[in-house]
Amino acid sequence: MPTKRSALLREAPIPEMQGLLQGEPSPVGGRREAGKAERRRAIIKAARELIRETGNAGLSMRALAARAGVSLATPYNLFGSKRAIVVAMLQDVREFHEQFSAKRPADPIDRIFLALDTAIELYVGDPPFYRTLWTAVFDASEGMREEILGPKGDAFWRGLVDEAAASGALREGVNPNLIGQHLDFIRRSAMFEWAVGLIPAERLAATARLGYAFILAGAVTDDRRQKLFAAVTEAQRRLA
Amino acid sequence: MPTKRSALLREAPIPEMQGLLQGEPSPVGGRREAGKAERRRAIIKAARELIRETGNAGLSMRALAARAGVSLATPYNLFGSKRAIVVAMLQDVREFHEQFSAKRPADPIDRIFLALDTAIELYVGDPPFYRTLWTAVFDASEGMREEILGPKGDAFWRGLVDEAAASGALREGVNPNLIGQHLDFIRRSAMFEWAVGLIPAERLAATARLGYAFILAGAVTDDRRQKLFAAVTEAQRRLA
DNA sequence: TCTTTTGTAGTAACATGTTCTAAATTTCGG
DNA sequence: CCGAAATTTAGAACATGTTACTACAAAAGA
Repeated sequence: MPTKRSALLREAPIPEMQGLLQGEPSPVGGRREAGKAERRRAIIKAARELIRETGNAGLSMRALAARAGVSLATPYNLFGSKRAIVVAMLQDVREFHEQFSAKRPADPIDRIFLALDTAIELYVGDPPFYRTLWTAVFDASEGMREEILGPKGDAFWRGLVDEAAASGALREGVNPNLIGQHLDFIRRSAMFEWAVGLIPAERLAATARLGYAFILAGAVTDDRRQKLFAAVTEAQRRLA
Repeated sequence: MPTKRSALLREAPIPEMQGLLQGEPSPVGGRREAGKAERRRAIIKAARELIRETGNAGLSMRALAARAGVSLATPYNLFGSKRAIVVAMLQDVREFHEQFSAKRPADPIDRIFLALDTAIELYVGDPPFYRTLWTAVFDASEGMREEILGPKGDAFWRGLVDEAAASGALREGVNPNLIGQHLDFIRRSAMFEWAVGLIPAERLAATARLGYAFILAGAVTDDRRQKLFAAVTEAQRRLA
């Protein structure tokens, strides 16, 4: 259990983190902010390398600081905690959005499944890395979890459901937000089980798809249900 | 990150743990085993008290050992790790089974919902305690997680679904095990979000019920679907 | 009863995440 | 260019989970 002696100085919200990780130029920063950004990048890069080389076990703050060429205190100044660093890596979803945007949109329900597949493909493509990250997600302190797990972190996925709702794919009276929440539950649980080794990579996609299909079958209009039943059958076949 | 210097001596499977926590007498043990059992009980008891009094933060191994009246090394000999101790507390499901058995069984689908409600009621009845425990679940090391999260740990829940399947409530071709898995996903996710504070206690039951209803609606025979749609509507109303 | 085995007490030690301090360095405003 | 403010550095320090080790007590087996 980490020490919590004052817990006031660090723990900063790190307002620019998002922007730095997703976009290119630092918002408006002077030279000072640029330096911080560079150090942040160096730290993230070092963390990536360490995870790739030695797994999560090798990612100690002392090793990380040494590798990034900064002092041990600096990662704490810039990120607040080790967890925040890992979370920052997971939030860098550029790659996913590129992959997803490259493919053709389609029926809103199909889009949901496509996004699911794309994300899983990405994760499974680099198991040691994403496994570590996902494990860390469930290990994160309360504040962090909200960042990734809360509605905010899942905004992209909720948007997909909203599209489906807007196009009239959902049954009268079902709340898209609640559907989205439960799809998130499924996706996260599946990722979690994969991360800890309870689900092998080959079964991950089919497992998540099955859960999605179940839930959507319960939420979709009557005329679309058969298609989702077919998705259930198909996913079950792959899991047989 | 914990030290992993040899990781061979401790980490024992602790074969009798289950029995000790659930049943009364130690399996066949001589006097030696009885002593161990007593120490185990003392440790669990001390852990409970410490969590209740000070929250998870106060549960340090040194404090625990002192309170239990054993040496610091003893909890490691008996449980293997701090996490294993917390997990042992969560596995003590006697109370739940008593509560559940006390109620009348019913339609197999109703039984599933009843079990869900009963479990959640139990957890919400003692938030500081179960919150800590559930948080620890997602914090557990790989071996531990399997213990609680794997099919084995969820055997009770899977059994309920099997009953439903046996009574012909499920659509042709749906695999009860896979249904059970996804119900587990929902339940765990909901518990997790409650544990970390993303879902308030008042919404927990309705949230989990909604997910169950969605999934079961996608899995059940046509004649039973309307009832589950009603459950969806009802749960949504409570969440409005 | 005597010997062997098993398990604990007691305690030191280690690695790690985290915080703190003072000094050094860098940036910024003027 | 200068002083003030902000940050980093280096290193010590702390709490904690965990392991190692020795001495000792108690049970088991002969």
